[in-house]
Amino acid sequence: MSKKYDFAAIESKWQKYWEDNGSFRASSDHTKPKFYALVEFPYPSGHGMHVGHIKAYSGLEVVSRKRRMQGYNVLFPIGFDAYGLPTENTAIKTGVHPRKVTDDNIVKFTGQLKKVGFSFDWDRVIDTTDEDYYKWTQWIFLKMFENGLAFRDKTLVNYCPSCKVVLSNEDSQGGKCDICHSDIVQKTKEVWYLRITEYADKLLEGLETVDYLPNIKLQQENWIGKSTGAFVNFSVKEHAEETLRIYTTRPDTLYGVTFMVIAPEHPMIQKYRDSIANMDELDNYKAECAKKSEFERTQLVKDKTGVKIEGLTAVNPVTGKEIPIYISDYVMMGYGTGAIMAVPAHDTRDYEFAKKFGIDIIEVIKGGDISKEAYTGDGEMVNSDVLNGISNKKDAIAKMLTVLEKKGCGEKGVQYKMKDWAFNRQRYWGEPIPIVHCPKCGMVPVPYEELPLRLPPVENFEPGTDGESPLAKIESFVHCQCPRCGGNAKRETDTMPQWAGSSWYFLRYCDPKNDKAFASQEEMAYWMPVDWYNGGMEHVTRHMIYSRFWHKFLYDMGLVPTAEPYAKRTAQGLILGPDGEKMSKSRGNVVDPNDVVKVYGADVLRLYVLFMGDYEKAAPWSDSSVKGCKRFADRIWALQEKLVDGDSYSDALRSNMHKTIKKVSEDIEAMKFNTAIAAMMTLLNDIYNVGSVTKKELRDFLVLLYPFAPHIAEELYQQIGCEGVLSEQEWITYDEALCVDDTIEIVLQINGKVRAKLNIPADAEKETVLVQAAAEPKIAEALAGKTVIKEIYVPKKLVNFVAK
RNA sequence: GCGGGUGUGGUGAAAUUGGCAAACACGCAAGAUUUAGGUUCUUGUGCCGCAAGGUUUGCAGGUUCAAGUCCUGUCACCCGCACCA
Repeated sequence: MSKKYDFAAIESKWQKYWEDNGSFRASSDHTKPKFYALVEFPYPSGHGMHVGHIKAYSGLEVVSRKRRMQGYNVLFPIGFDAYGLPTENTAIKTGVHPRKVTDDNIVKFTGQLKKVGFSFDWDRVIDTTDEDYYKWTQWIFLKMFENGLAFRDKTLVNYCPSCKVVLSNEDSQGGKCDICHSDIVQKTKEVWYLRITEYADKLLEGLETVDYLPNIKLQQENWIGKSTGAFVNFSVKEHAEETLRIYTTRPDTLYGVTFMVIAPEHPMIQKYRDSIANMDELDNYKAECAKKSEFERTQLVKDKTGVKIEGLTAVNPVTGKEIPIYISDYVMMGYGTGAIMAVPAHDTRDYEFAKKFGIDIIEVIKGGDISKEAYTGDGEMVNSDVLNGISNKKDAIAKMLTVLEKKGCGEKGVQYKMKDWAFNRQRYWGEPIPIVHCPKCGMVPVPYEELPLRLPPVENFEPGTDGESPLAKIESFVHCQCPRCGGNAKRETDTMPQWAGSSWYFLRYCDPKNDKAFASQEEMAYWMPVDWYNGGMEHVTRHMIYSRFWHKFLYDMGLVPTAEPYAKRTAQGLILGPDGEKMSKSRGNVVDPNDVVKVYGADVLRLYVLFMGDYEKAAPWSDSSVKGCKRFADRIWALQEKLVDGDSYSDALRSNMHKTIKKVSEDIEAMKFNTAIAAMMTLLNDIYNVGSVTKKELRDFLVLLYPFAPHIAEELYQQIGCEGVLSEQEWITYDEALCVDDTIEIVLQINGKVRAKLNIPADAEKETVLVQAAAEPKIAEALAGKTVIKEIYVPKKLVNFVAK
């Protein structure tokens, strides 16, 4: 009976069985309760799967398998987010078409995922580069265009000279290209934007209705970066018609303003250049700033620079005081109005600037020593006329706002850090933007019935040196008739950014083959929202906010049934290399999951990635710990030799069985997979100590094991002659009353120190326990000659004698 | 600088409401089986000590009968944001 544990044969046997039987296909029976588990679909890179993918998918894999056993109709889909630069770069390098590269990689990934035995619904696979998919990406884009949320604007853009592509702010952080790490240069270009800022408040408010881990919510809040304050209009002495409008979060400090600062690019400078005496100096400064990379700007935080504008003077609207205006690169054109009122007494940046340029510093809030440093704390208002004596910041701000509004020189205002989403790339391997530029009609959408607007075949994927998309070189694609007037027109040749396809993929999974709509209302009404979404921390801001934005837009259009796409979101921690560093090819510390599957089997790989530590935390890979999981699997396999008849729990294992069922059931829900596995290991050790296992005990053990290591569990279930197949059985329940042992050990302490232990019946009375405890030789000895002041009794836990 | 998080054995880590610190696993040591082992099994393993016993959760205080857990201060590391007005 006890054959060798031939994991390779067992795993392929059951993978075939599940596939042949469609075991994990989501059912179309909408009367059953549903559970929609979503994991971030992979980018099918040429490197194949990473152990990080395995960990990312194993979490909800366990939950999904358990849910099916609990009677849920489970949707656990997978797909491929396949547009993007790495594939295109491979194509440029090798000359192989990105379509072919993508298809090959998808085949590779699919094979690898299946070998791990994930219970994905393979009938619903999505490929974002499939024309039946990107047709709807384009369709949603056109809806946004119709509603004014997609627009073009001329701006300074971040341009990567190496990738020859315009990047979003997020893709060019630190002045480096996110893809090739070259230095970014600034360039003026007309680009596409999605007006995500219009949804800033909705995205923020929606967070109150969802169950995301607290740090995920916080990151999203910070990314949106809402601040409330006031806009204040300062007049300009030399030009009565002009107002210098600023944004501040601290209108209460208006009496402490001693100068103004505007960004070097502020339009006011050009407007009044004729009346500015030191225009040369200003131009020079501006040129200096433009040369600095973003990196240099942040490095020079401490050393403030700037130039006073000779010929423009601001007038404080509440005091009437005349104050100088400076330009400085510590004020950004991209936030607020590009101009600030400076209150050196209570802002560290303004303080540094004032010190350097010898400007007055006026204290308006008591509590600090402004001769030493700026005071940013709270306190009583001084030197502030009507505000004097107010000590509450909120009250002072409210009062100032009413003053400003009465005078008509300012009002309450709100600002966000979040910018509109730069939504185009000058690249080939992306969704074509379905817009036609007509000399007569302007921008005209491609008619819906003509979607998908297909990517034309191309010979050369190299982007043009002018930063244009390779599509611009294809005459047959570019030249077209205007859908509105029929005249000659040109197509938009930019494509959508990588984030587009993943912004709505969870909707397509609900109804992936629909050719009438991106998904039917009926299917979405049943499946949405996603019940549980798990993925990496690196996607909790951009991808999640982008997709929530698309979803909220569709909701406002009445096209999706829920205001939020994801009811719950968690995130797994990274798997680090054995050296504790982030895995990377250059470090040479990458672990290939295929190797692990080959040597130890998929079940062991699955067990290990969940056992290695707290699921949400980063943990280094350890080859020898993998062996520990292999040993666990081997010992489970060898249980067959300990099998005895019996369709109930033995006395020796009864409470252990119930305790373990409880522990594993609860830990899975809390994503504490490591302790769930530890509990099963403990039970296994207990079985070995007892020396035999009844069929009922082993069967139930296999049910617990199944979500984690389904192949070995299925095989043993069959080997020991149980009915049917394990994947179709019900999850098991426990009896709380049977989780307790008959006798328990309690700890006896004197003054908080453990002196002895005592075995008592679980239902022993307090009085009995105290008497027995005091009678314990060690306790009696230690208490001799002392007076017991207090006796603490914690039922089922301990007795503590406080003695003097 | 701001925000969040983490500090526990040689290692990865456990530890409801404060209630036996170190579960589970790795590693290591000794032994058994195995003439070879990426085999299996047994025993031991926080630290000091022959032992009785003492002592231990980054550091310093505090609250409590009792603190890894609560409070105050402090140090280190990690992640996010960053001249955001």
